[in-house]
Amino acid sequence: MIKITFPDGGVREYAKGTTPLQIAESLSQRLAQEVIVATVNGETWDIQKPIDTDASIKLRKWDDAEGKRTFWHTSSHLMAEALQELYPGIKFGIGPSIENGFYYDVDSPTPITEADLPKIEEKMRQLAANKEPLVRKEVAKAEALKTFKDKGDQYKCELIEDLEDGTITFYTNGSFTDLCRGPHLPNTSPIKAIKLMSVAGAYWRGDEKNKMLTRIYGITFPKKSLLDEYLALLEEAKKRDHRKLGKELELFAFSQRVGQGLPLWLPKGAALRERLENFLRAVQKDYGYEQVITPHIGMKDLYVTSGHYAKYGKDSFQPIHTPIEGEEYLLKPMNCPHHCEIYRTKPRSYKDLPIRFAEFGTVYRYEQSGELHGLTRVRGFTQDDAHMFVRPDQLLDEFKKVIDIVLYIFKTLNFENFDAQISLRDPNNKEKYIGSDENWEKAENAIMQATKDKGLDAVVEYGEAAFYGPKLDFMVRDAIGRKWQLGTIQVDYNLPERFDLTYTGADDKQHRPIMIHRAPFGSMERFVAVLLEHTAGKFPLWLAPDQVVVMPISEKFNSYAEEVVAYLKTRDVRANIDDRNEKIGRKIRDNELKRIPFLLIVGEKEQEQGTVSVRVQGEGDKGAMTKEAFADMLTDLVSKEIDKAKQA
RNA sequence: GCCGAUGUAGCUCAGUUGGCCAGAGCAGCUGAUUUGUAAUCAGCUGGUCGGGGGUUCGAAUCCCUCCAUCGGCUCCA
Repeated sequence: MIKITFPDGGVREYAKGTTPLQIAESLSQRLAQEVIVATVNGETWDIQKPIDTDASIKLRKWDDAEGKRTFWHTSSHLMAEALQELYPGIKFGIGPSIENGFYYDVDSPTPITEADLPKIEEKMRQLAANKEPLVRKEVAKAEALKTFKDKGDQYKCELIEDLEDGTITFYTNGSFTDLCRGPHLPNTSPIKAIKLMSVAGAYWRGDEKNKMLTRIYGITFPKKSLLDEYLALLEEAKKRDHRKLGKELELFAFSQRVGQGLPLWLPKGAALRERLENFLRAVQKDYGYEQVITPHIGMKDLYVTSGHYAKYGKDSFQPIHTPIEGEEYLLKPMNCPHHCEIYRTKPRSYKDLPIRFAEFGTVYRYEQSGELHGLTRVRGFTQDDAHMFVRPDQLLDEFKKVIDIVLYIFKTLNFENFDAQISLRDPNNKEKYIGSDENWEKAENAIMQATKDKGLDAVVEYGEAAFYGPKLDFMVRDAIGRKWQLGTIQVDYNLPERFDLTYTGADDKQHRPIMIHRAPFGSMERFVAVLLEHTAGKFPLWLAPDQVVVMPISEKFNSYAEEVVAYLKTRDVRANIDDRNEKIGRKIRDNELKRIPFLLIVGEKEQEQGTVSVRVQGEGDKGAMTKEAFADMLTDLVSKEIDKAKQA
């Protein structure tokens, strides 16, 4: 007998080899139907896998992340079975569950396109309804290899060859047998609602030198209503797409004639961006930063010195040539080398450090055409960049100060749900990076320590570092859940060496400073994009390009409306008049759609009483007040959003 | 860059299997209306149907090619 401990502390005895499913059955029939996967002694456990020792157990249902993963993983096997029946000779890569759903990579003898998805879905429905059991089987590695060799499935063979010797598990549903660790549903019947989302190309094992397989994305649910809810949510998210809102609100545009990935900031977008820049400038001033300005191009040699040319030169905008033979300039792909040269303009003392150079620096990077994406991934963009040159004893403290700035900015803009990520180098691939092991270790330790001291809950990702140093990144999601890096803080021992930067110490000897690169927004483009999606275009009052529109009921009240606008402008309110020859209902509608925060209606009543009737965007009529009271209220609201001193 | 899809007026979209001078709504312009809390009415303007090439008596529609956009992959200093 074995002792099974439940989350509530209860203990029951079962025969050795009892499965979690049998345990669930012993507790209640209903639970047995709902349970999807178990956690046994902290390990994810197939509910059909026998338990041989005393254990603590947690039975998991659909509504839990572990349960969903299992549900979707089984769904990918179900899809594979359907594909195998519809496309004889198809070969399979990998088919995992993902954050929302699952995919399977396949190599099909006949091409699969989106038009084929309904047919595959239908097949999946049939197979799911058959209540096919997922049969788990343990086999020896050699046998496993033989099974897939016989089938001619080279991808699976490759996967098995990479596994350690020992037993391997197979799962079979219907005619489909897969190499798989599990866990799985006991059978396919809970998969009730099925939607295949898209087909895409994906390189085998994520390597662009390999063959491109066809990846089919799908999602499934135990109930149709859950699928409908999910699809409705996606539809809603699409309405918040920054590319759509940017066009509607006239913030930015692209032109084929200017070139792909080169955004044009329209007047309203430029005003918004300028406000963000002023805010950051003011914050940075408090932290002792000095603004600098550097050119958009630099001699090729500058980037050869920095090491960027060797790493990215071939894949970037090609050199700019001059009438002088052999003279080459590059479009600036980053600001750091320029800032290093500013550091070098005079001898520096240990007393001068930290030195902090900040610049809204526009840079150009030749991103692959398939990677461009609205404002989040562009070829010309402006970094809210700064570089600190610090002594070793100042590194930790300065790094923490930068974390403070980033957190302050995120808080002011209500970006509460970001993920902090420590990006270190890939320990198995050190040749991808420049610099000594010793310096990398120092840099990585400084980041870990600062993050810990600040109580930031950060995940560590290996292989995500920049080639010259590790980073602390702040990731925020867009409307449909894609993660984007916004803020970044990087520690760099390399550029100071490459540019031979020094300072004179108290010992009268030359020492090497350490560099911190940082950009709280990341880039103005990406930040505005994510801000747009987070706010659905309803910007905080202090940022809104237009804060107030005054709408006269008819032409007779235009002069009074103008008077109100003029007064509001004296109070630094961004107000305009809507004196079109339209009915008030029409003006309300149009200005609501433009996401103007406050709509003021003025007619006979208001003119006589010297008031304005206030409508709040999305909330409707708020009654009348004097223009002075309104301006007071608005000013008060803005100052609650942001420190007045930071508005500039 | 790779796989797949898409590309018709400033915007959102119709245009079935190739066949009269390519359509609608919104926006814009002109006029009427002078309006009280999410679309007043009428008229007008506006398109080398993404570019180029081809097939055909005839192409927005079929083929080739280039460009751009979208979803992924790879990449992201």
